[in-house]
Amino acid sequence: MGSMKVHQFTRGFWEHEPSLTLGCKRLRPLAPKLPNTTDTTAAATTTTTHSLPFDIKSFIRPESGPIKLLSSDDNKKDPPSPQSQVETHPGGTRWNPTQEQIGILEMLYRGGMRTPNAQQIEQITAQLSKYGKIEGKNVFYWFQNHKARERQKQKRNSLGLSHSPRTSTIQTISLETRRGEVVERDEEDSPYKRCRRWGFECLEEQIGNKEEEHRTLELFPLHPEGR
Amino acid sequence: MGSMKVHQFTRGFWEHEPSLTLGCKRLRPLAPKLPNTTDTTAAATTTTTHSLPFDIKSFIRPESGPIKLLSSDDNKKDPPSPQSQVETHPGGTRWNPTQEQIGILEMLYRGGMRTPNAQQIEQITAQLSKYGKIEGKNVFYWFQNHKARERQKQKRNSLGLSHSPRTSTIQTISLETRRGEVVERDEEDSPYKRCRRWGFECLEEQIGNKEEEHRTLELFPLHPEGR
DNA sequence: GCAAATTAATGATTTATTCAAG
DNA sequence: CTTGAATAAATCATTAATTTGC
Repeated sequence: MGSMKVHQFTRGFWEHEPSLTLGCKRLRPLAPKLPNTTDTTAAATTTTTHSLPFDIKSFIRPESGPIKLLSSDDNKKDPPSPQSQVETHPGGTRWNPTQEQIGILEMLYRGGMRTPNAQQIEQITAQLSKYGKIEGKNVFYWFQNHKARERQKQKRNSLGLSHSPRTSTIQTISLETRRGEVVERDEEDSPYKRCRRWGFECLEEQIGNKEEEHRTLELFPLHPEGR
Repeated sequence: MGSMKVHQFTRGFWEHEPSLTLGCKRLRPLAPKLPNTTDTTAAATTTTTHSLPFDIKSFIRPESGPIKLLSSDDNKKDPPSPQSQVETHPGGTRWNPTQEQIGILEMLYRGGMRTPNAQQIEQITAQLSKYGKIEGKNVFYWFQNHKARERQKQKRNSLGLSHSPRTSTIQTISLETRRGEVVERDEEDSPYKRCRRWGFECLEEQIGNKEEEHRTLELFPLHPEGR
């Protein structure tokens, strides 16, 4: 209610844009959730490309309903089945890591990795995908969560228990004690390293793509530092 | 380039391990807090993780970050060298939005958009790229920042406005009073819409699931506007 | 033994905070 | 000071081990 005031404005603004194609990557073979972890049924990536007429209504309010791929030009048949459009994956299941994946990730974590950048995430994902379906975001989130929860676990420990017996090193990271808490930042974690996470697109030009074109294939969070 | 090293690692170690699946898919999430340290009983059979031929160093790009792996040697070397997370992009600067871009973004914001998902970001980026160099992350960050700063501006306003000269008793920042807060999300913003940003898969699985009744109680308003 | 209810763990998102470019 | 960029904290949401009742 109240969002319609914009749409005509916007429409006029960039309606001249030709239909842009965006790749809706759907890789959800829906693992049968076998207890057997050596299930290698994944790796079935079906890339379907849709052409969008860029309708601002669906643009602004995706949550009100499925994004309609109303093609202004009915070139292809493509029956716009209302709910089956995205139901290609029954039950959006979240990533369920296998033991091997967890093992590798923990190993990397113990090795000191905390916030991998795009390149690293890509590599890790490539490796872990051998043991099960996984995406880059899973790796990213895993590190985020693991780091945070290790930290909070440690904090809880140090709070519940007495003072940590360490302290030989007067490090004084100047950690800006939040709320007077003694925030013990993980020593292995370098303070505030700004690793770019974003961008696979910049990544590609490093990998071996000479296209300067902005064709964000994998959009999301991951970006290397432009170098 | 560096991927070859990794892949050898993984291959060399895990790939030949079919016995990794020992019936237990995952560590029990409900751990009764075993006092013994051998918590990883499940993976105990394959606890050769520390003897990997895998070289973490090859995995962790030294150029990208200060990530240092603590060697088996637990020396307290403590790397205070920040390593400067920022490599000061040679020519790469941060996104400098043009007037048109800002205009469109603000229009979208006023139209109700708050947290665009991947598709939307992609589309927006495609459009805005006509007016200047831009990436998906810029759009994403813009919405994040704009939303947050609008909110904080509003909050500051409402707090400052209540500054009546006659009665110094403002509404004490009664944090426990939830619900009808004045400075919460603006009315056009759907309460907690769960838009997936990462993948396109879960695009509308959350359409009509359940009533979103989260009331977002910010349990920690206790920092009186630091900075 | 099995399946529904519980519950701890954790994957995935959003929000708050911070850093730093200009 | 403004604001793009990034991380940390908080929170939502789902899964699977455990418990419970039969």
